[in-house]
Amino acid sequence: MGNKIEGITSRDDDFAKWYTDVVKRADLVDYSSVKGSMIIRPYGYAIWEKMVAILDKMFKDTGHVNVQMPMFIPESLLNIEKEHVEGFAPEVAWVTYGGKEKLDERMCVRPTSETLFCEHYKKIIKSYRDLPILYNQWCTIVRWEKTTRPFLRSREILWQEGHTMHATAEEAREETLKMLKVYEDFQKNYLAIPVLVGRKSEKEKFAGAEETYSIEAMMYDGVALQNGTSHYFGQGFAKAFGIEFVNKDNKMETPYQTSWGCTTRMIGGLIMTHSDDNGLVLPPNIAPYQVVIIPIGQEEEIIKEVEALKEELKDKDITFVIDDSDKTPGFRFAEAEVKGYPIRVEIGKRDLANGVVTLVRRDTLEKITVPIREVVTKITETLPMMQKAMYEKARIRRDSMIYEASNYEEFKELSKRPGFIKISWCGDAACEEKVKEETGLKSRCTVEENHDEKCAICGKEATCKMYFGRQY
RNA sequence: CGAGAAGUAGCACAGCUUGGUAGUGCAUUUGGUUUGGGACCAAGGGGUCGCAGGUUCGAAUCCUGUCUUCUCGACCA
Repeated sequence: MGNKIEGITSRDDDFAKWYTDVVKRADLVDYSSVKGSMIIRPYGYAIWEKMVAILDKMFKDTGHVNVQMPMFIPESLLNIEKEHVEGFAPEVAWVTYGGKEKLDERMCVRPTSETLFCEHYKKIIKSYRDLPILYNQWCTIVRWEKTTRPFLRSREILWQEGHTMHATAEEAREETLKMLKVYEDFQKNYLAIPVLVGRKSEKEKFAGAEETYSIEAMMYDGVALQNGTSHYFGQGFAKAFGIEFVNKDNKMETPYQTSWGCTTRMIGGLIMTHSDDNGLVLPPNIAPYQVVIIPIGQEEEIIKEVEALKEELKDKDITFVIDDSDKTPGFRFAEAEVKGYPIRVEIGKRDLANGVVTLVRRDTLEKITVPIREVVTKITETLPMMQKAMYEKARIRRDSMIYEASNYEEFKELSKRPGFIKISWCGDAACEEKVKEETGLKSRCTVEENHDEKCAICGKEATCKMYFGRQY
């Protein structure tokens, strides 16, 4: 059985090619003349805008405010925190000329903005009354990646970065986990992506962080995608930048810091979790348009029903597009599937003669006929069902690809399969190096502490349960 | 950044070996006929052959460099 859509390679034949085919056929991106700098086209950007709108509200509901920081970081500023600069130096882009003048000090295009925020915080934090500071910014960053892929790894990245300062370690830790939970809820309730939520290993944590937490999704092919991170910095950056405040007892103290971010990579995750050989499949809660209306024929009765349906959908705040181009119905059905509109309504005279229209769910491609007056009710019922079903389908698939290993032989055997392997682990970087070297797998995150067992890799005392997997 | 492959009209490709008027299909434009799973007829438009050098009377074709894309590694959200 061949696939129905021209220009999309089958997902099971060549997953990587399938991905880029879907991204291009659904008009999400175009390439530019600069490697890794994507043009995000209107339909792709509409998905991002919806993500931004939802997350921005979640951030504001948790007390954060938006700011906009500069794009350039002078080299001396980037160099202030040692681990941080060592972590990022290999992948920053430098500006060395302004017009024809060579700059006295070169500046990097921000790869992340911890240093910029710290410089500013040093100026504005004086007293415990100034804390907490709960800032976020939406911006683009640049990281000079060597291998690039649309959404998954680009050099110019659209993202959000939260940077907060707190009077106590407890409060900062609480913030770190609170925002991690925000990401988890967003992924589950809007993107319908099941995620593992936990702490990264010492080796994998952010340059300059005391602790890094992440949400880890598993793509259709069993490969991990880190879809958001939240860091607890302790006082590391604050001390390096000399940020201090006067506490209630009139003593100088150093504040505690967090940062957290997520990017347009989530769009890649969305695609690689749900989409199929016919194109994009979008969960109703993130789809820019939840319904596509396809009139078949141009008879007056058809146009009348389309108009009536438009009004009803507007009343219910259901977003929609109409494809009334003069392409054949088959062409428009296929195009609607490529775009992943959650529900398709087909209105033609054959159905109207019986007082019904045809509804098609994108995730299952199930076709049903519904009495014309009940169509909006049916859509209102179906959208949340579909959202839930897509999450469940993704969760079941992911869970079926998580294995447990109790010793290294089992681990190596399981590492040949796509998916994650869960083990008891000592947390030692040497174990992680060895696993990486011999199997290509890296640690994902720890979801629970565990001191009762032995490390499945080296046999020493375990400290936690850790997931391992390949990653994008 | 290492190994491999590729860049010719919006897309998919042929032409290159053996240098000599830039092609095919789809898409697109106009008019008409059509409309329940990728329609049909007719007439049009669109390319400095990725870019820059070189060889040559003459380069899509040969040579060098470079940029971009894809695959596999290393690096990373």
